[in-house]
Formats: sequence, C-alpha cells, structure tokens
Amino acid sequence: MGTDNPEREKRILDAASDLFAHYGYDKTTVSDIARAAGVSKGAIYLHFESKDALFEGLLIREMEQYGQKWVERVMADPDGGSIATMYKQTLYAWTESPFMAAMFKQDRRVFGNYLRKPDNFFRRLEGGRGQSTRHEFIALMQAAGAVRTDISAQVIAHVMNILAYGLVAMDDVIDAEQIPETEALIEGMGLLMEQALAPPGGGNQEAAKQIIEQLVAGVQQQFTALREEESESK
Amino acid sequence: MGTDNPEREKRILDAASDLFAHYGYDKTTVSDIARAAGVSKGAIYLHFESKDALFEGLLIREMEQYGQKWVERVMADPDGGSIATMYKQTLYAWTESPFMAAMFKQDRRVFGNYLRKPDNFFRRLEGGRGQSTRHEFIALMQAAGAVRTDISAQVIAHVMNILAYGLVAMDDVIDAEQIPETEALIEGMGLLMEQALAPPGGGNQEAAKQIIEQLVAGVQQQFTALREEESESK
DNA sequence: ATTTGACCAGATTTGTAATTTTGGTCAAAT
DNA sequence: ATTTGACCAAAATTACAAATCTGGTCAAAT
Repeated sequence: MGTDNPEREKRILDAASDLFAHYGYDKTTVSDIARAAGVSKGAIYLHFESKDALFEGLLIREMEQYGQKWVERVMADPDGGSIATMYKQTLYAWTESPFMAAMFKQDRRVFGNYLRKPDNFFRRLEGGRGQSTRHEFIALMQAAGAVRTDISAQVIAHVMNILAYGLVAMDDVIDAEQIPETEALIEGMGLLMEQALAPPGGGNQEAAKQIIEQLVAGVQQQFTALREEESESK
Repeated sequence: MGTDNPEREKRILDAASDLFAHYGYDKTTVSDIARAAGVSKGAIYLHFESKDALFEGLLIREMEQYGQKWVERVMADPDGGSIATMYKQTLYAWTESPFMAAMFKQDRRVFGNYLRKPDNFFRRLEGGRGQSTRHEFIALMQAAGAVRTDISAQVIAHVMNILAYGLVAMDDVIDAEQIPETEALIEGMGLLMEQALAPPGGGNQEAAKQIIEQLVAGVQQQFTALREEESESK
C-alpha cells in the first residue's frame, strides 16, 4: 500500500500469522497484532486498508509459500515424474502449512466470522477458475497413458481430494491416538495411489514427467496473477 | 421396557427417526414424537426411560439395520470374496443409512447437545472394543496373503476410514455440484482400492473369502451382544 | 514525512429478569 | 390394566439495557 517498508510489513504479517492461527480471526484484534509486531496500530493501516485486507494478505502470503514449497519439493524429488510422488509432495507441503490446512477445512475455529462475509476470499476464488484444476490434470495424465482410464478423472480427483482432506481433518472426528503418524500416512497414501492409478500395462513415465513440469510452470504463473489481482483490489 | 407392544414401539421409533433426522436432537421434543407417532406422551415413557434412552434405542436400531444390510449385501455379492467388493458394499450400505452417515460425521446439526453429555452412546462405545476392528481385519488379510504387506494395517485401515468419511462428509466442505455422483464414486473407490491393495503376485482369493465370511459371522454376533448390553442399561 | 495512540461511533458482550418450552410424572379416564 | 394429557419444576430462550470492546481515524508528536 501507501508505505514502502517491507521489513515492517513482514513483522506485521508474522505477528498476525501467530495470533490468527492461535486465537482465530474473531478473537484477534488489530491492537493485539500491533502490540505483538511492536508497531503502533496506525502503522498497520499504513500497510493494509482494513483488518480484512490484512487477513487476506496473510492468506495470499501463505498460499504463495505453500505453492513455492510445493514447487521446490516436486522439482527436488528424484522420482518426481510419477503422479504418486508428486501427490506425496503435495500432501507434505500441505501438512507443513497449518494455515493451508485450516483453509481447506474451512476451520471455523480459525476463520470465525470472516467466513460469513459475503465477498470473502474463498467466494471470490471459486468465482474465477474453479477447483477444477486437479481433475483437468488427471485427464491430461490419462490422455498421456500415465493413469488408468477406466475411472473418470473427476472421480479420481475427488478421491485424491478426500484423502488430502482426511489427512488434515480426521482429527476432528476420531481421537488423535487412533490416527497413524503423518509421515507413515503420507507414504502409505503415495504407495497406494501409485498402484491404484497405474494403467494396465504400467504407466508412461516420460509423458507424465512432462505434464508435471508443465503443471509446475502453470502454478507459478497462477500465483503471479493472484498477487496482481490483489494489489488492485479494495 | 415395562410394556409389551412392539408395534407401538416401532411406530414411536419410526416417528422419532424422521423427526431426529430432519430437525435434530435439540429441536425434536418428546411431544413432537408422540404427536407424529399418534400416541400420548405418557406412552413413550412406557417404552423408554427417557428421551436419551429413546434416542439411543434409535441409534441401536439403525446400527442393527445397517449391519444387517451390510451382511446381506456382502453375502449376495457374486464376487464377495475380494476386499474391494466387500469395501464397496460397506460404502453402499453406509450411504443408504442417513443416520449412520450422521453418526460417523458426528453431525452437530443432527446430534446437537446430545454429544455434550458425559456418558453418551459414542463415549460408551469407544470405551469398550475400539474402532480397531477394521485394522485387525486388514492384518488378517495381510497374513493370508490377500493384501500387500509393505504398508501397515493401521495405515490401510485409516485410509479406508478417510474415504468412507469423505464419501458422506465432503459436501460440508465443497459445494455439491463439484462432487461426482455417489454410485460412480463408490465404484471408483472399489476399483482403486482393489488395485491399490493387491499384493505383488495377485491376491489369494480363497483365503480372503474365508476371512470375510468369518468377519460377517463376527459382526452378527457383535450386534446380539450390543442389544443385550442395552436392555440392561439405565 | 512519518508515525503514533487517544479518541469515537458502532458493534459485541455481559448481566439479568421475564417468558416460554421441555422432559418427565401421575391422578384420572378408559 | 392400560393409557392419557394436564400439570410441574427445571431448563432454555428471549428481551433489553448497561458495560465493554474494536476497527478505524486524525490531530499532534517526532
């Protein structure tokens, strides 16, 4: 916004991140954030137009960090070509980002009344390009012969969504001690999906690798667009 | 209880089932149930000691019906020997029983304040034999060579739980139109799990079939025990 | 030019008393 | 012997004013 002081803005966002994650949107006041960030309340309004704009700025930062982490992970993975390992990296990046997990859960404890706002971040998101990305990706994989075609891309994508959701949300419904540890779970899901998705003859690894690289590039681009979109918003 | 009039008890439970499913535990009054069942309020207390006892009686009846439906389905399935088809039948039975789905979700809209009670049905259940049944079953399957052994039974069982949960709970988190229709989803999950769980060489079908038959018998027995347990409770 | 924090109107929460509803009972009706 | 529904104490809901808090501003300080 009006002020150019990225270091202070970062301090504000860091403080906000802690407080929102711990106390949730409703119970975290702007004064709390100012105190925790060691700045005056007025200073916050030099960086953000409103509490909501600050909150959304934080969401965007977290999404960017998640996206970045994901890209790094997938590119660093020696076996990065298979859907299964890519999926695994998605799940790892996911669980490492409490905010992303909360976002997916639409966690009422964290997001509180923010979710009731008529033009909140999520509603604006799903208005534009939908969540459809994942099933389009699966369809590409199928066309390339890297994924079995006897199950529709929509169904496969949805099953993958359910697993990701269950990974972060299952602890609301059964007690924690019944749940295997996260790493074992992710590795297991990776192995299961690898075998589950393989086409009859065994997948076309090269084609898969190419599509994944394309996807990675696409995601990076998408985040750039998102950032621009925000800098012009209310 | 004190009165022997199974026909009237059924009417009460049927009415209660409709009302609880529609309005939830909190908003459904005993008088509502009496009116809908066409009996006086007093009559209800001839069958059930309290509103809670009635509610729990309903839960037990629904669980029994679910169990019965499941047993029928699995036994009727021509390909009943494989884990995948058994799992599919589980999911079908599940989705056909709105109450079971609500139970698994611990749906606050349906169960309301009942869940806050210190000694509610669910707490009593998990005190005794745990939810562990499913992973013990997987372990048996592994020992018999019908399921791959490079993933722990706990992890496999939990993944199956997540899918079952996602099947009924996902509509709280993304809007319905994004979700594939239930049948396609269940069939897809069955196919995916079939391939995902197969051991390297291909499964030992005969051993699997035997274990499943054993499980079916065990479940029937368990429900008998449950019913006795309830008839002596408060 | 920046930054601050006292200040304010509007929203939220709290305290509380009046009102209504509900689970459960039992004398009377059948 | 059964069944009923008017009745009751306890619990939940509503009503509403007083008190508090919060997002946002801006004159004053730096």
